[in-house]
Amino acid sequence: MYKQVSSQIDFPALERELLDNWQQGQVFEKSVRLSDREMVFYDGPPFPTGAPHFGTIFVSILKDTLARFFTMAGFSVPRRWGWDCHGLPIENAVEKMLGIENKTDIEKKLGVPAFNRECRKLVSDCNTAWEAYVRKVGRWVDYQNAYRTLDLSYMESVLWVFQQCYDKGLIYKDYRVTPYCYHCETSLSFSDIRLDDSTRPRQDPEVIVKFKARDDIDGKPTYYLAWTTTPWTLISNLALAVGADYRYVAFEHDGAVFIMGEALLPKWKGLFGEKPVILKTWAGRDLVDRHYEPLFPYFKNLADQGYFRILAGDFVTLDDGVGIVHCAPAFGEDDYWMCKRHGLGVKNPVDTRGCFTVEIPELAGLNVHDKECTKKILHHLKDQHALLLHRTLEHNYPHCWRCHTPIIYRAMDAWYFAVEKIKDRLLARNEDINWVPEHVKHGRFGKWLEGARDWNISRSRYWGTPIPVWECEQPGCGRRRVIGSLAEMAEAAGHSLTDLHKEFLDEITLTCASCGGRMRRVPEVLDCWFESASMPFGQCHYPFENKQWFETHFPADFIVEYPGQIRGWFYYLHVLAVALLDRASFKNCLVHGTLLAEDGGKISKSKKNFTDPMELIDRYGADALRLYLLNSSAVVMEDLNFKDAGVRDQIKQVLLPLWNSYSFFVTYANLDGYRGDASKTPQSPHPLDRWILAVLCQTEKKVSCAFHTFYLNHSVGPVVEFIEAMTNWYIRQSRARFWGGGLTEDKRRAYDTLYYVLITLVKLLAPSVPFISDWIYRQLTGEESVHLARWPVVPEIYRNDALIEENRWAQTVVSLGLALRQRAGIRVRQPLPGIQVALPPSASRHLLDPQIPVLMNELNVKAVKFIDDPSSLATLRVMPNARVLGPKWGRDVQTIIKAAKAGQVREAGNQVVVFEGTREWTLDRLDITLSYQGKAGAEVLCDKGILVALDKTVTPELREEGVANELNRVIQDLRKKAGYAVSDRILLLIDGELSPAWKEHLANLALAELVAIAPSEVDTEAEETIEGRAFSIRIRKKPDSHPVSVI
RNA sequence: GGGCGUGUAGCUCAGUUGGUUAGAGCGCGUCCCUGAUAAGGACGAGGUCCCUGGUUCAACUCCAGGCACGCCCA
Repeated sequence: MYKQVSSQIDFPALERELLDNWQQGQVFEKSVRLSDREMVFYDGPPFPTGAPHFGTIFVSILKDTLARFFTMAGFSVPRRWGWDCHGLPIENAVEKMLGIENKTDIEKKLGVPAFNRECRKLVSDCNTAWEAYVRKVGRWVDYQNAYRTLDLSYMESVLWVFQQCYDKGLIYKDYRVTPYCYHCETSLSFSDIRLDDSTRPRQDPEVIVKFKARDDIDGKPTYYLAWTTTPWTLISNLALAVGADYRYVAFEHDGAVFIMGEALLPKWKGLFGEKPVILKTWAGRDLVDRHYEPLFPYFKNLADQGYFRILAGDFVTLDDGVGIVHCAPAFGEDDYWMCKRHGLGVKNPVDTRGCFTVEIPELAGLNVHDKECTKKILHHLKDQHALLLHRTLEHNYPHCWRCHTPIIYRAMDAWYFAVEKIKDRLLARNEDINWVPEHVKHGRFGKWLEGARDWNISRSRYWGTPIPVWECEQPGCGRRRVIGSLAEMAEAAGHSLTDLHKEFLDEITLTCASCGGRMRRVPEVLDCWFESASMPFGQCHYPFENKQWFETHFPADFIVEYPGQIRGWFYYLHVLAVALLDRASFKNCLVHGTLLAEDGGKISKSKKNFTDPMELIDRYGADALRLYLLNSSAVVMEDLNFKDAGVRDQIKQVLLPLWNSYSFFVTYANLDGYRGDASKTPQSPHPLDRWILAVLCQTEKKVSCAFHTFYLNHSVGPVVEFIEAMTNWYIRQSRARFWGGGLTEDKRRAYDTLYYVLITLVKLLAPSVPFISDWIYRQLTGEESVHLARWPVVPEIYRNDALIEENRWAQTVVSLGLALRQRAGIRVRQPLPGIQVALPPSASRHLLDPQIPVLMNELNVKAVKFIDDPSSLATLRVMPNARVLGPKWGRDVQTIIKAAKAGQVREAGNQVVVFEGTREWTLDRLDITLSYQGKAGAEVLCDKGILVALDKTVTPELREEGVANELNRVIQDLRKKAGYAVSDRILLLIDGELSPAWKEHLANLALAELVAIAPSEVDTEAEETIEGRAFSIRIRKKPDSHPVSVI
């Protein structure tokens, strides 16, 4: 006996039970041990301080679904969680927790060792939320062995990676302009300032200033104009830049002459009027090397060294400003490179905390973004009559991705990874990667690679893998030593180490091999992206251990993350792997999309514009949530407006029909004592059985293909279609086969088929819908789990496209017949004499012969007649096959189609002639499709070339049968209302005008004995008027009846 | 401003190598059916396939140029 299936199914409760079962049975662990062949998966490490959110759920579902599929497909798929434990996010959280304001506090008050201890404590404390969150969606993943970027072994591998890169000449130190956060007091990489939300609106002063030209025009004071939103950088202005090919004009205004880009003149007509008097125009290149007076006195002495002149820069645009760019090489990247090229140095009077130094006495100690600072600078400009415009501008401005301080660009020493040096290799190896969706390869990712810049990998911070470089302190020596392992470190330090964090490495000093001087470690730690990108090596402590393991576990077969990682983890993984091994580090990469709130806005906890996914799981279950998400194109990098109702729909559309089919099977199998054998494939000559198996075969191919290609969103649709076919065609039509008494040969075949279909179906659903499919599988097979089963391959012998086609025709006929019934107002329960069907002349006339019983049954008619010549009911319609005729007839094909549609057609033997005016075209039968179109007024319906007519005559006999059918419905309804089991025997009273034979028949159908039942004895009763006849029906459960097989 | 993607029914989305009647689910309306079905089915209303050009016998589909939205980048 199968466990009885309750029709009251609580999916969330079922899921909770399964979660416990899986855990107790260690099913996940077993699934990983099933095979020797591995499918390698790399899991991108989140920061443990981040809170799990909707995106976490989504990516978990995708990773889990793929892993479950590949497990079933015969691979072992270890899934090891990872934690990104280092970096600014952690440091920032600790700062906040301890109320630390800046680096001085850390170094002077708390001390680096204590600070790092706090960081370590934080990351080990706050990762429990993730496990419960991720478990609930059914994700199987190994937390216990999670790799952590702070582990000694991991960090040692990172050192090795660094050393390898250094030895290959890919790492260098340089002084240049880099994004800088004066709160964190560290440089950042270009990627950092492009992370989510780091670019946000900010209000800044917008100014136009006048630089006095050394040479006047027309004897009037002459000025170059420049526009900026960072007036504090004007202090360090050392040059101006123009575009060599742009036009510049000098015009008179207020008794002075101004020079700016011609194209931008209209933009400032508010300042200079509609048509200022143009005195002169030049190309930008003609202005080059002209000199001007500095605005501030601090670096005035540089004037005779070639500073304060005009240079040409290709970064100058005419988008905004005035076409002349003021250059402060200390604070602008373009400025820096241009000045460097022209032999101009840098003047940086701003310290690490973003404050002016004593070099600028009037501003010393003021932060560059301080209002007071801006005010003083603007005052000075006003006093000098150098300020032409001052207003406030709101624009997007980059902020530190963790502490949200507006960043500045600042020239300083930093360590760089020479990405540009290996750009060709990065691009070449990108060709080896299968991106899903495909356009990422040469789109987002490819373009990002093409524009790749050298990567600032150093952070002037504490909590991270230290940059393992020791430099000789002796001036002029310049010797460096890069250490790439613990052993080397121990040897150099003279003692062994168990921790590689900054506080331990900084204590180590070495002796310079060149000059005998003292060598100290450089102060910086690595960008945490460098660490997470070292994951393929770090997670297995390569190359210090697991050398062989690594070789079989690199590259990953697949990874899955959100689009932000295109320039994040995906990119850095690629950079390090190509640098070290000249290989891509992953073969397949699925980039999923973004979940938005129902209104299309960003999901926002503060706005509360979405339902917490945990709540949705409590309400509908994780399976429904998974289905909804997997069935959406959010799988392949599209946005999805998430609707709670979408989750609910999955229950109605997929899960309940599946459950009900299972319930149907169990109900009858138990009555017949049938027990399925999962190792067998069914053999049945029954056309319905063969049909559903053919459809199953087709479905399996589609689903398998979807999974293998990583287009998971294509895996659900075919299954939904299959379930629809199974419930509304196969089971509905097979019901009677399961009703008969005893386990006949045909019935057994029906069971065999349905059993096989259900088992296969839940296997196809198992990766996506792991709970319900496992539940059903366990109940039906007694096996431990569907997730330990092999992916089904439905044998090719079941394939039968012709049979599928045949059923499609039949379904069309049924559909038309039902429409005719409805039109005539005759309910389906009323039998009718018959229908007439005309198949399109191009179809074989025997096509539907095997389906005649089906049509009779579905349409409740006594006969199905095929007619060869329906010309009285319909007109012949010729649909030329344009795809074939187009190339044959060229221009004429449009005329042919029109004429054919208009019925200007006659048959000519095996061919068809289409005519229009005096012209005629002879078409091959194979090149056209013939169909029917109902004549106006004829009571017929047509679709897909099939014509159906309905005989609506209701004979007295048919009327009796109709009444009986109606009564049967009433009786069965009563049985159900009374709560009887399907097999309960009952007593029945039918009071009303109906022949005894029909009454007897109805009693048989209802497992009843016809008796008189007193009103006091009834369990349930009903009064019903059918065809004008009054009926009274009473039922009662038969005393001491034993359930029997249903008739 | 540039790159990538998207634009199809009220909503969410499918749509094969271009082929002449553009589909599904939800929602809506009408009707039917019910011993697997907290359901199911049939029918119906609802579409300038974003716009404009081009290529072609033929364009939702290919090309170009716009427009709108999203993401990424300047």
